[in-house]
Formats: sequence, C-alpha cells, structure tokens
Amino acid sequence: MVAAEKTANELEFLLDQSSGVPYYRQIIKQVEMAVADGRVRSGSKLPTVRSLAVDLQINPNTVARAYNEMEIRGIVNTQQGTGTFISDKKIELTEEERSDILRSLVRSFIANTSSYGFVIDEVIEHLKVLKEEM
Amino acid sequence: MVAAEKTANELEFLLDQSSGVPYYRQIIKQVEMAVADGRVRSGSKLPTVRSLAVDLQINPNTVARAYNEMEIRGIVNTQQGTGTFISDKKIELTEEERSDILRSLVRSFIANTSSYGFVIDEVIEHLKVLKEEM
DNA sequence: AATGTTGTACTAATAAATTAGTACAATGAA
DNA sequence: TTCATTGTACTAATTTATTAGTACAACATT
Repeated sequence: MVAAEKTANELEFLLDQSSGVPYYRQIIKQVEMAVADGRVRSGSKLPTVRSLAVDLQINPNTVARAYNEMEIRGIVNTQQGTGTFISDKKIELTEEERSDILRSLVRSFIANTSSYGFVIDEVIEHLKVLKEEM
Repeated sequence: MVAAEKTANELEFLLDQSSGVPYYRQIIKQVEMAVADGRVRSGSKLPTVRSLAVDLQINPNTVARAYNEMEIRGIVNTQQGTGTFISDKKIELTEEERSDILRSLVRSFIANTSSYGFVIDEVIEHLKVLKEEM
C-alpha cells in the first residue's frame, strides 16, 4: 500500500504530564475536541487500546478507561475484536430531556464565565466567532 | 431591629451529600450561580466561615477552603475580623488575557456540548433565551 | 478450528483530594 | 486594652481517584 492509508488517523494524541489533568481525561477531551471541530466523524475508528497505550507509554487500562467513559456518555461505540468508533449520535432522548441537559450545561457554564467577570453578551459574541471559524 | 435585616441573606446554601460533588465545590458553585443571576452583588457579605459551617454541619475549614478558592479566583475579597465579600470585579487583566481566557472556556464548553450531540446554534439559542430570563 | 486481534476484569499500589481537629492570628468594637 | 469576631495554619485521618500489572474473554479472519 503506497497510497494514503485508509485509516490515516486524523487524531493526534498528546499527553501533558505536568498539567495535572489525568491521562484518561486528556484523552477524552481530545476526542471531544476532534468531534466538535469535525476532525473526526461518525464511524471513525479510534486507535486500539493497545496501540494508543504504547504510543502514549501508558497502561492499556488507562486508555480503556477513557474509551469506557466515552462509551457510557454515548460518544463512542465499542465492539470487542473490532475496535472503538465514534458513535452515530442516534439520539434516544426526548426533546424535553435534551433541553434539560442543555439548560443545565449552559447555566453551569454561565456561572463559570461570570465568575471570571464575563457578561453573557461577551460569551455569545465569542461563540458566534467560534461558529464562523468552524 | 424589627424591620428587615440589613444583612438579610439572599443566598441559601444547601448541600447535597449524595451528589458526589465535594462540599467546598458545592458552596463555590452556589455563590457563582448567585453572582451570575444577580442574587448577590459586589460588596454583598457572605456568611461567616463559622456560621456557615454550623448551618451546614461541616467543618469550618471546609467553608474556609471554598472561600479561599473564590478569593484566589477573584470572586470574593476576604478581610480577617470583618468577613468575606463579593468582590468588585476590578479587572486587572489585559484585553488579550481576558480574550484568551474566554476563548479557552468557550472552546472547552463547546467540546462538551458537542459530546452530548448539541450543535453550536442550539447552544447560542439557549444562551439568548437565558439572557432574556435574566 | 486456530490464531491474532480487539476490549475487559480484577487486583493492587500509589497519589491526590477531601474533610476534620485543633490551635492560632488579625481585626474591630467596647 | 480587652474581648468577641473574623479568617488562617498546620496536621492528620480518611476517602476517592488514578494508574498499572496481569490474566482473561469476545470477536473476526484465515
């Protein structure tokens, strides 16, 4: 195979040991980010537990833990013997449940930004800019 | 003093023991929320370390820790012998620093909402609604 | 069926976070 | 100055989180 790899990996994982953020969380965050900005799509295969563990020089179970949490949150689907894939986001929530979750996330976020002295308009503006960048 | 208390407290603290969220974080969150939706303003006095500790039936140091973190984040100012007050939000950051912080908060937030399957437009809409409610 | 791939279970070692006990120090009011 | 009030320091006990070691189980491919 000389041409481009079918499984050419859009994701590049990097661990910051001195950040204080646990490895498994860093992995999750990096996947979330990649999903958020479209670097990976539904069905994309993630590196295998072992290969990523070797890459990052950590224990397979640490990778597995990250994958597990993402599975629980519905971000990925895992199939033994096959691999772990970005999920289809088939939403099995009612509109009301969805709305409640979003409300809760947004409120918490605003409480957070407020504590830094930002007002809601600034936040909205920034979001709009970010939207354009994507 | 028969009339309304000068220090009538707009904040009502409540701890959820079974939430898994540590007490000091719950306290911080509740203050942040109160600031975000205007229930408290600059200069408002928080309950004393001891009184809140008694109220919530926890150790004074746990309350103190919450107050301390908020002090560090600039949410409150503390003066020994006097009390702890919601700070003036005198911002001593450059515009660039402010912008960087907001960018980082927003990105992280969007990564999070995306992982729940929300798209950025939904989020912006929700923020606008929340803004009207305030 | 046999083999190699994938994720998983279970345990344990370690590190970090959380809370509490207790005594202290700074401030303000009398 | 004296006293009551406020936050603080320091230590330690405990719990929780994080990571790793090791062996296992499910699946796909041949």
